[in-house]
Amino acid sequence: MDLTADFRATPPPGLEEDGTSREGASVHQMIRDDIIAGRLAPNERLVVTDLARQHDTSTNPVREALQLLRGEGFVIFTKNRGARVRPIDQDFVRDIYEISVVIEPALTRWFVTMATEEDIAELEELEAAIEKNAFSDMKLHGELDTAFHTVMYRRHYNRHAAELWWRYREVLRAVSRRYSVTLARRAAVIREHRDLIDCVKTQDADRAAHMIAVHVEASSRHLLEQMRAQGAAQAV
Amino acid sequence: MDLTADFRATPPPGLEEDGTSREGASVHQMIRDDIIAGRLAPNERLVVTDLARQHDTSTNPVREALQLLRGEGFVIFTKNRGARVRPIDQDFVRDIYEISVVIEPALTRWFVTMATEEDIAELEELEAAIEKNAFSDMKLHGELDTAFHTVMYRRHYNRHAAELWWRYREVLRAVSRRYSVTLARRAAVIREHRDLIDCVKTQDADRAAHMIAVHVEASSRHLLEQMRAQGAAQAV
DNA sequence: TTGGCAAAGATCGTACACAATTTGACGGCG
DNA sequence: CGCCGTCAAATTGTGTACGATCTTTGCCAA
Repeated sequence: MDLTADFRATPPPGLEEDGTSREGASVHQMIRDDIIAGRLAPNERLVVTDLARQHDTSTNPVREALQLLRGEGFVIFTKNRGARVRPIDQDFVRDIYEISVVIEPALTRWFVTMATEEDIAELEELEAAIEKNAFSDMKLHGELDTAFHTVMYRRHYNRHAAELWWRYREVLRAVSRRYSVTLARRAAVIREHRDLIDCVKTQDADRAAHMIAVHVEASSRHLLEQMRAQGAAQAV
Repeated sequence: MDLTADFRATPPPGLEEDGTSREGASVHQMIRDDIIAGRLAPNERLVVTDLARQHDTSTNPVREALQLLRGEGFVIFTKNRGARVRPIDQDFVRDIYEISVVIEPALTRWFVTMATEEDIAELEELEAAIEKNAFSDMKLHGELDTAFHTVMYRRHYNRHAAELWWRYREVLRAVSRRYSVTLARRAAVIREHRDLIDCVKTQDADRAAHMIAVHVEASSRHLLEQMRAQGAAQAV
């Protein structure tokens, strides 16, 4: 069966999805996707008139989109010199991973105390789908992995923290998709997920928080290592 | 002597201060200050034409400022229905305190390993100024207390985390200024600061991280208690 | 009282004018 | 001959005014 449609990586409920107009995807979303997907080079100048032509709209929507992206941290403004793309480089990835490492355990600890049987069943379904996919379709894996974590955080009372996590997650998912996963890491991911589910079942909140910290930390090391490797290869 | 001028609560270096134009304070800053100072009521509608008149400018700068504030999380947009003020209520304060509680220890742990003699001297000066002020001028206290933490985080390599902390700090400082500090909390703040400085001196990073977590946690409890008390009083 | 319709108001998109910066060439100077 | 300062034109950021579309509100009639 195809789980893709059922377990899309949708934002946790309560997060107003965008809010600007435009049919389908807003200018804001498209530019942001271009940035985190790497289609816009780091530090590249974002010229409003060009972007307006490109998304065939006027300058005003583009300007507002850029301001929104500034608030979200994806573009950098200099007075009277316009906007530039914030580089999604190793430093940036490391920074947001470090924040995730401290936020996710807190969210997870709460989840363990509030998890229902349905939640656990959903986690196991997702984990089964992840193992079935076996990292063959990286896009699907990213969706499933994100969905796995979303199940845990979607009902957390701290909407602000959940929103923050989601924003970082989107970036990391987009970046991860550009790299392959080592065999060692593949095995580790599955092991860590299973351990985590066990912690939830046995209601061991402390261990679950520790597990998720290890999990995120390991993901960070792996992705940064991949980025470094490719960077070194490009440098030659 | 007057330390106010020397130890202003300035943002950590590297954070581009604003970036939009306008002489002195930008529309963005003014609206944001109005929100976190409570001059704009929670959920109040932000009508662009009104705001444009109020800050005597055109609608376009206001629209961009609102988008920026949306990205920063201070206003909420609904499609074709404009912007509303995000309520800076107990839930919001609790949310950002909870995030601070997990971020600040990480920043502090790094600081302990990197602190210089000058840093420690600066911390002690600030602490002396805080104790000299003795909570008499709440605005000054807020500035000094923020400066105290800024000394620790200003050189951290994770600019993203530092920026996040600073954004939350500005909100909490503005909210705190509206409430008084109990005698018990005054004594505790001074004790916690002194303990923290001791940890830095003795290079005990783990204890310092624990101390700052306790410190932030206690601040959170105190402020939320004050807010709850005033809310109860108003409800009568 | 309620349902619908019309008018008013606000948001969103378009076009345009002004100001600042950048870029290129030109001429003087070493 | 080459380098550097200066100036002007082009490009781009920033602010203003206006029209279209949607929401809201108030009135009127059933």
